[in-house]
Amino acid sequence: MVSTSAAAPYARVKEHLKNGLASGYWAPGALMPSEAELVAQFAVSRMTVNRALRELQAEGLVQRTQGVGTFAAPLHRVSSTLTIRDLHDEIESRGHRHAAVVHQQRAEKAGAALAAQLGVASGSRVFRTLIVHHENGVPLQCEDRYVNPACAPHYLDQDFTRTTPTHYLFEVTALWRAQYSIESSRPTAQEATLLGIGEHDPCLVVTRRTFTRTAAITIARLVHPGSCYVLEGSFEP
Amino acid sequence: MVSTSAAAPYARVKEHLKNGLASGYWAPGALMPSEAELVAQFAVSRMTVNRALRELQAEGLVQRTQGVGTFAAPLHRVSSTLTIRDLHDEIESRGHRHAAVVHQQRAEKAGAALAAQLGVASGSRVFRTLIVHHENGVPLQCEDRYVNPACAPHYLDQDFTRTTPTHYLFEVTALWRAQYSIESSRPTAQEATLLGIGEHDPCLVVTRRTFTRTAAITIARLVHPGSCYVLEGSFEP
DNA sequence: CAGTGGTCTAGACCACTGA
DNA sequence: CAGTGGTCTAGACCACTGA
Repeated sequence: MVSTSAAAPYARVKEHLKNGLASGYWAPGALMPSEAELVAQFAVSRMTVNRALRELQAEGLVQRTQGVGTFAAPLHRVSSTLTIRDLHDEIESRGHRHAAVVHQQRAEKAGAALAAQLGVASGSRVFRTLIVHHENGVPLQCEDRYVNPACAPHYLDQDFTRTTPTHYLFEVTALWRAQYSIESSRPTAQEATLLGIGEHDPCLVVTRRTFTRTAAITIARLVHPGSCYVLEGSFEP
Repeated sequence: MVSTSAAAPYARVKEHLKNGLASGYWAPGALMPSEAELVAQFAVSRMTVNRALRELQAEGLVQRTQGVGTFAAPLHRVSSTLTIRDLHDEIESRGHRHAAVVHQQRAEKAGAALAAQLGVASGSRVFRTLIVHHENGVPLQCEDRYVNPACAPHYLDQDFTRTTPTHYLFEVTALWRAQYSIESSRPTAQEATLLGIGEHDPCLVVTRRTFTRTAAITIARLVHPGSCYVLEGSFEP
C-alpha cells in the first residue's frame, strides 16, 4: 500500500492535478487539460486518467461537463458538517493552499463575562489569539479565540502559521464536549478590515466553546464572509 | 442523465448491491459476491463491476480486502447535530406562541433547475407554499417551500395555520435522507418585506432538501433575521 | 494452490456542446 | 464538424490471503 498506490498511474495523475489546483496554477473556474491531453502527457490509457478525474470530481475538486470540458471547482464550495474540523485539513482536503496570518497572540486580563464563560477568576490572565485564515490567498475566516491557560500553558509559545489553534488544542487537551451557535450578523469594523469586506456584508458567525470533563478550554468566535462560506451537511436516519 | 445513468451497467450493478444491503439481504459483515460472480451474473466486464464496488466502498457501504473479499460494512450511525425540528414545537417548547401566515399555497410550473432538484419533469406542476412563522408576534422565519406532488398529493388541501408543512410532511412521507446548507446572506426584497427587516440586514439562510428512499420530497428555503435566530447544538464524543 | 481484489491497456461507441 | 466526457469490453499482470 505504501508505494503501490503512490506509484499507481491513476494516483500520479490525480496527484499532479491536485498539486496544480493547490498551487493556484488552475484558478477556480479555469479549464483543465482534457482527458486526451493527459493521456498524451502521462502516456497512460484513457481509462486511467478518467479514473483520476472522476475521483477528483467526487471529491468536489473539479467539475466536468460532457462535450465541454473539465474545470477547476470554485473556491470554498463545501464545508464539513458541524463537526469540529481543523480548517487547515479542510482546506487541504479541497486541494487548496492554507495560510494563516497571526494578528494577536498574547495574554489579556479577562473581564467578568469572559471569565465566567471560561470558568476562571475575573481579572485573571487568559490567552488570546486573533488569526485570519486564507484559502488560496482569499480571507476565509477570522478566528478570535480565548484560551484557558490552565488547559494549555504553552499556548502562547506556538507558531500558529505552522499549526492551527484547533489542531494544537486537540493535541494537548482532552476534548470532552463542545457547544456552538451559528448566526448571521455583521462583522465588527476590525473584522471587516481583516477579511477585506464591507461592514454591511453579511457574515456567518460560529461561536464555539469546548470543554474538558471539568473545565472550559476555549471560546472561539469564527467569522466567515457570507458570500464565500456555506456549511453543508446531510444525514440518513 | 435521466435514463442513461439509470441504465448504465455499472449503475445497475451498484443499485442491485445497494438494494441488497438496504433490505438486509447482506447483514453487516457478511461476505458479498466476488467480482467474478457479479461478472457472470450481470454479463458485464470486470471493470464494470469493479467500478460499482469501488464506488460503494468510497460511500462506506462495503469494505474490501485484497485476497479476501468484499464485505457489507458495519452500521455506522452518523448522528447529525442539525436535526430537523418542527418550528412549532420549538417555539412552544420555549413557552411562546407560534403563528403562521400563509402568503401562497398553490401549484406552479417548475422551471428546469427546480424540476431537476425535485426529480420531476421540467414544466410539470409542483406545489409551493410561502409561509411566515411568528414567535409571540415577531416574524421569525420565512419558509419558501416546493413539494413534489407525487410524495404528498393532498399538500394543497392542508391548513398550514394549524399544522406546519414540516409536521405534515413528516407524517405523510417516509423521510430517508436530508441535505442542508447554511449560509449568511441578504434577504430578497419580498423576504425583507415579509419579515419586516431591511434589505441589507443579514439573514441566516438554511436550504434543506429531503428525500424518501427513491425521490425528492421537498426543497425549502428558510430565511431567518440574523438578529433573532441562532442555531445551537452541542456534542459529546 | 485457487481465489480475491488492484490496476492497467487499447481499443470502442455514444451523447453532448459549440463553432 | 472536431472535441469533449461517459461508459464499456476482453483481455492482462500483479499482490495478497488462506487452505
